[in-house]
Amino acid sequence: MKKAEQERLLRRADILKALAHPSRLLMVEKLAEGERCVCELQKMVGADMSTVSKHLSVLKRAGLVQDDKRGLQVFYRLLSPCVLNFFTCVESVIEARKKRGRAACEIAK
Amino acid sequence: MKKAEQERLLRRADILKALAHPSRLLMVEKLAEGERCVCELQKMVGADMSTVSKHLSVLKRAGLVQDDKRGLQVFYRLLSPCVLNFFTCVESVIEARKKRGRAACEIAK
DNA sequence: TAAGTATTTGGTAAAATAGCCAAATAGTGT
DNA sequence: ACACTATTTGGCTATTTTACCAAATACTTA
Repeated sequence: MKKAEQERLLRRADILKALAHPSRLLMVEKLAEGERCVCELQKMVGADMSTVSKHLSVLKRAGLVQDDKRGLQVFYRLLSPCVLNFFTCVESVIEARKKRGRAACEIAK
Repeated sequence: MKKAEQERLLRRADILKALAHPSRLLMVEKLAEGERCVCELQKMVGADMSTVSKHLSVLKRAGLVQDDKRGLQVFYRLLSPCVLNFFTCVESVIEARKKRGRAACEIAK
């Protein structure tokens, strides 16, 4: 495999990795409704402030969100709403998996 | 946050995590063209056979691919082609990031 | 300037992931 | 049964990720 190809895959994987965490998924969902300050997101996620801040910096480094400091607070907003389309696909994978699970169960009887 | 909500996020994150690796991304791309046996995928990825096999089991456990043993070989196929749509979005995130990078560079001058 | 609030950063420990090798398993042909 | 090939599994180490706490920073208001 060529080096350029390798890097292309790595960049893509990094963005998916940034999304691949329950707390970060929740924040992305919430940010889809509009910008939120870190303190609001922290309440929603229910983790330590520093933990939430680090999760946000992961999303930011991936280029998925943008931050905007206003006074004491920092507001984050979603830069790429297209990621929301992932969720429908992901749900369909989960549904199909369930269906196969049930079918396998029937056969096992 | 409720427990059901927590689990929903966890299930979604697990599927994204399964995709979030360069080798697994490559395999998904290749499988989009049609089924492939492990040995073919191994050549494409260029890693140890056992490593490739484990990556495939991650994709399988996530419900993204299905395996089918025929003789000595095991053929894998993509179960959810909708994940291919992720790539366009991911590319757009990368492009937007580049563009912002260039703009920041201009300002810095 | 001092005190208070919101956020980030640094440090650290625990857990998850990734890679390779060697060994086990499964199917084929002799 | 034996040798041969394709794949998976187990074991190990190195790396990465995650979460929390404590300390640093940034901004506001008294």
